[in-house]
Amino acid sequence: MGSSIIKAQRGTKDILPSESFKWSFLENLIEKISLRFNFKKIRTPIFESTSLFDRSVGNQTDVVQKEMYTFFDKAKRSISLRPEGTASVARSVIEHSLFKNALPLKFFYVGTFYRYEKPQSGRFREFYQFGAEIFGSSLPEADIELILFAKSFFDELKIRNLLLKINSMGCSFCRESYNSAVYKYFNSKKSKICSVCLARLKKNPLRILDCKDEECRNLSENAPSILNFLCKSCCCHFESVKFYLDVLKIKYKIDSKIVRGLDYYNRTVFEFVNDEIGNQSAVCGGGRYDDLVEKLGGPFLPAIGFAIGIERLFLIMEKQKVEFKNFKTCDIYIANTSNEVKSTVVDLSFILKNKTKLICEYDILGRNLKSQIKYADKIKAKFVLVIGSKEITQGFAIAKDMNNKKTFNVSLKDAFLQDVLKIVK
RNA sequence: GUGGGUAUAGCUUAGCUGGUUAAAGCGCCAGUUUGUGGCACUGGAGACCGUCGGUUCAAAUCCGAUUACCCACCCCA
Repeated sequence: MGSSIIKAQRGTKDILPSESFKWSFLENLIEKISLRFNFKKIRTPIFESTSLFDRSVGNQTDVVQKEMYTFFDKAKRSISLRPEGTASVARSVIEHSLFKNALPLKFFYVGTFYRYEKPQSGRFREFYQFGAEIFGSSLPEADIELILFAKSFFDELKIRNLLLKINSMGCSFCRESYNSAVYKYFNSKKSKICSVCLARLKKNPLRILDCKDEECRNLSENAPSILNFLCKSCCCHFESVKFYLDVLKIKYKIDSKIVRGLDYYNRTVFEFVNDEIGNQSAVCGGGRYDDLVEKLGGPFLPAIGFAIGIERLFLIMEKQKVEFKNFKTCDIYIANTSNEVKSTVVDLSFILKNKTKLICEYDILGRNLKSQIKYADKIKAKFVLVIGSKEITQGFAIAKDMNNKKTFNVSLKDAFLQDVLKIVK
């Protein structure tokens, strides 16, 4: 292969026919479950004004600061490829005053997202997410509806070993006092934390809780928990969420160290994690963002959402050997014995394509009969119908079942469709 | 952005203590008498060994750089 050929860009990849059926399968399933939970699909543009993400995801976050594909268009507008979905959906809700419709709004989306990161297992520069959002309810029932939606999706796929982790980040009031408590705690142990965390201390002390460094981790064990700093109503909200999960017998683990890196989250945050796929173990992440819509210039509209990383989902499915239904290959292959009958073959196959749902193939490479049948076998055709001038004069041909070699007469006249449909079920 | 590993036909790999036409399996194509596949057999096409540079009489094999891929950190889904 020449070195001058153009390749797919770093962190992106082609989904080839040998894989694409899995994606179609998943997308169909997403539509199906969404319908069941009455979430409606929303499609938003792949690029947005950079300021949308600055103001929602937060201009201090890693996602915005160093991972966005940002560029100026020809009119010198700053544009960014969407790094996540919630901001765009919120923007759309505001722009079209969707909040004036009957609440709640329940939306889902599937699409590509872009982050300029170094690729590794379960992480790409162009990746797919399936996400869902509920707008208009601040009640814990909305949290539950959303978590159940995600869970049903995983259940439908028969995915095992998913752990639901939940936490509450409180509201801006709780968080302020918590932040200073964490700062105080680590500040007093400055000499023990790693150099990265030393930097975090000033910028975002909560991040230290995520550090993988052993010393930091030990210290984090005894760090103050956000859950001890929740105000009364945040505490109530969290208790209700847990209550519902208990009632529904959904197992979960409280993990006060889940700290979502996007600025808009408050109160309930959650993750579904699987420990079989390396270190990108979070296959689904989400949480409440009650203040985002207002912050973007809309009315106060509490909301909650999640996003599922499709590539990571595939990683788990592969590990767990979850099966996909593959597409049908070919129902009937119509072989010819000579050039003179080709037009009949094309004609008959055209009739099948138009009048039935059968998949019908015939030779377009000029192969001899034997090679045609070999090819039919290769593409797993269920039946082969051989047509020659003899068959045309006698008005019928013989179809062979490729699995058991049984043969059937098939009329080449009026009863053609009837005969074919009878043998191919 | 930081670190580690890898880079040979479409795919999976062998060769890598430097030396004639780079090897195998799978896949692909064709054939094994007469109009019928899966098996077996025979043959064929297909890589200039990621790229650039260096060492050498001689490099896929040694050295350097670069790019890409994989993995981990960071962050996230």
